[in-house]
Amino acid sequence: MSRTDEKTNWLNKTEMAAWISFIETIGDLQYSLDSDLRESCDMTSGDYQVLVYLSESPDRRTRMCDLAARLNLTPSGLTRRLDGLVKEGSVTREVSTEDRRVQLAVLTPQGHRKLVAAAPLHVASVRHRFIDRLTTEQMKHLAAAFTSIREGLSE
Amino acid sequence: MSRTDEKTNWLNKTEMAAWISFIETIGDLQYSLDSDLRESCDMTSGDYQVLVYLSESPDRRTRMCDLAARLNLTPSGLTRRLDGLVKEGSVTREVSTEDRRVQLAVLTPQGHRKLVAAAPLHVASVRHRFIDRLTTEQMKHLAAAFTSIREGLSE
DNA sequence: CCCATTTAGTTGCGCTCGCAACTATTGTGA
DNA sequence: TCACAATAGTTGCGAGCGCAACTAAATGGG
Repeated sequence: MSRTDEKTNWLNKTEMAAWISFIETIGDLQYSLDSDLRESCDMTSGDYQVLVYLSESPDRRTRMCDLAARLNLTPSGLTRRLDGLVKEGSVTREVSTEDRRVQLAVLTPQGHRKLVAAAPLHVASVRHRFIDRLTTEQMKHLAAAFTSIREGLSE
Repeated sequence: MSRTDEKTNWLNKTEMAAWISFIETIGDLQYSLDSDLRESCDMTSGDYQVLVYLSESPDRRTRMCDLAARLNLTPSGLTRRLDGLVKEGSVTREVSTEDRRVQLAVLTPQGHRKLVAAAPLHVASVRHRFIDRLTTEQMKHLAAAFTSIREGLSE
């Protein structure tokens, strides 16, 4: 991409440095975090997210559609992810008594134990890969920057 | 996840804010960038990366293994991605004359034209979604932070 | 009250990609 | 030189997930 175009506002040095450092890092970071979780807890970060969200919900249960929205999954994606968690016994499905269209995903005691076991290891991984590399100032700057980006994305 | 454990160093408020802002944003950001590229250029960001790297390589060609390393893909993943680019005519395969085990991925004129057409649109998308939301200072902070994280990941 | 519309969730299909097994070629040590 | 190891790439298989089509249940306007 050495071609120049009068009308295109190419990235300058600072912009390019920010963009490249970001885009080249996130893939490796996500891969490392996922590997840590898989090795220490035999679990994907997707499954971890489900268990966390369920554990924080009233009665440790949620409607599928709420879960899907929260995890940025389509309905079909969530159905399949839950299939795996149901099969391993971490989650069960219940039909809602209020609205018989909705399935409630319910965290089982076994699923909760799995989460309680995984959480300290996951936090340690996040520290090791992310938090420990940053100063307090950097964390504050980073939170502000990403909050700004996130707000921009929702137009 | 309200349970406390004497031995676990849970995230404090600043750490949590940095982590959450990051993890909640990157998915949406990547999705937005990918959608932009798909809509404006009928192309995935994976394919875009291949074309960029080939266009920057001597003779617009590279060994498959170099490309795989650069893109963080396994050999099989790269084979399949190249299949798509070959089928649409953006890339061809050539056997290396120096080492007949290696396949060279070669950017075709058509592939180069596709990249030249896509680049300004992709840059505009990156600006719109990312760069424009940040001040120059934020970009510098962000580059420093992610460079630090990236270096930590390679141990 | 009933039929059209909306909403919740599942299923078939296709895409991407990693892993393991395989072939082909090159490098190496006795 | 020759067998064995290392390296490059492809293929079968399976996991994860999005899209479109589908069923079932709730909702709302006439």
